[in-house]
Amino acid sequence: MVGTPRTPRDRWVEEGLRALAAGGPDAVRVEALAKRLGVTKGGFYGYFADRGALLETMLETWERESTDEVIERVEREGGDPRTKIQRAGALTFSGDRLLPLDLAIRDWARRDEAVAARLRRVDARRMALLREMIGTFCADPDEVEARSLMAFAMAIGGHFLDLDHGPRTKAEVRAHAADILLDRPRPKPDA
Amino acid sequence: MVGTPRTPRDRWVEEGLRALAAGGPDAVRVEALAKRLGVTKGGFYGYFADRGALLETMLETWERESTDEVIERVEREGGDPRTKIQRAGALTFSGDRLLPLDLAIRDWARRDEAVAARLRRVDARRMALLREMIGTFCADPDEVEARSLMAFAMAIGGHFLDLDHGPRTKAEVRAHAADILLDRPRPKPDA
DNA sequence: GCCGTTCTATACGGCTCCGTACATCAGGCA
DNA sequence: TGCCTGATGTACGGAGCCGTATAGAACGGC
Repeated sequence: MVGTPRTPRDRWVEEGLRALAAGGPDAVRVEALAKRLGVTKGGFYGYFADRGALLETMLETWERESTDEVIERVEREGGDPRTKIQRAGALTFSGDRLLPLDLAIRDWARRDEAVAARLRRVDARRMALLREMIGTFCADPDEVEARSLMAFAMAIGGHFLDLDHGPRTKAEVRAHAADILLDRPRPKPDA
Repeated sequence: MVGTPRTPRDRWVEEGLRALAAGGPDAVRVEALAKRLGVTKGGFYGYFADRGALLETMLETWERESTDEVIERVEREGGDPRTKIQRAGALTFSGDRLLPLDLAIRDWARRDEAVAARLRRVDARRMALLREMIGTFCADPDEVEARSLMAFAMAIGGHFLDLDHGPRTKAEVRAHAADILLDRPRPKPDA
């Protein structure tokens, strides 16, 4: 028996996810990954039947990381509902890893039903968390649903947008939006 | 002089936009477009220097269609501010043409700075319209900004999401969200 | 009918990628 | 030492694509 392979299976998955995040599914190419790993594709087909098998494994890895691991961590760290929402959002949609991955997979899902099905599963779990948290301070179920949707859309849409808010920073505007969605006290001089 | 060519320049652009909407920029391939047009790529290089020139023309076409034409039409048809917002949204994000195009370009912009710059221009014009309309019934400029952002994020994010709202339809939940954002009367039994 | 212009078909070289076949190399073990 | 096993390197055939070159077809003007 030989020790740990120079390029174990996980490194292919990891590099594949990086390529997916950066360039979409079309950018996940066996020979290109091999090059980035400083290797030829010789070993690849020992781990995966073909390119499709790698994509499948990548999706499984992503699904686990962005649901179980996030939810488990949010529950473990505790806090009040509004804090939990924002921490879940931060874990999923901040950082350089999960956010671009999420956006890339979201676009990919538009043209691949298998990916779309997996994304629906993931989003359903995230949405359930939002409903539960928002439901603790909002009684009307219809409104819980609407606010949860808006919060989710803000988390996603906000990263597909790059707007100029003039004197305000993005963070300030987003914080203000969060206050409205989470029904936090703030002066409301509407009409 | 010869009459109208069998495959004029515009048809290449049109088919290119279709391919972009359906499969992203990597799907815009000269030979594939030719096949879909029932033609070989023979004539293509008479209109465009190369594939890049087609992509550039496609973006220009999209920019014009999704700003000038939409805004012009919204202004022409008139209506109160809330109606205008919703009509602009409907023109841009409904139908089979502009919506998938917008989403595809939005994803493309994540990895191509030239595309990103163009998208910023387009989004800035849309955002200006939102601010102006929301400003008519909301006095606090910070809140106008936050609500405008949320409305925009809903328009975008809503189409990258496919959530199950249980007994409610998507349209109902979205309508409820619009009522909150546009500050329309509706029972609000929070806390 | 003939000409020139314009669009199109065909053929080509070069590139990149996939997946397979086979050679090579390294380390554990007798 | 020399064998065995599994990861890796190398080479290949096939496919799709880009951009170019060149020939042919369609059409208006004469």
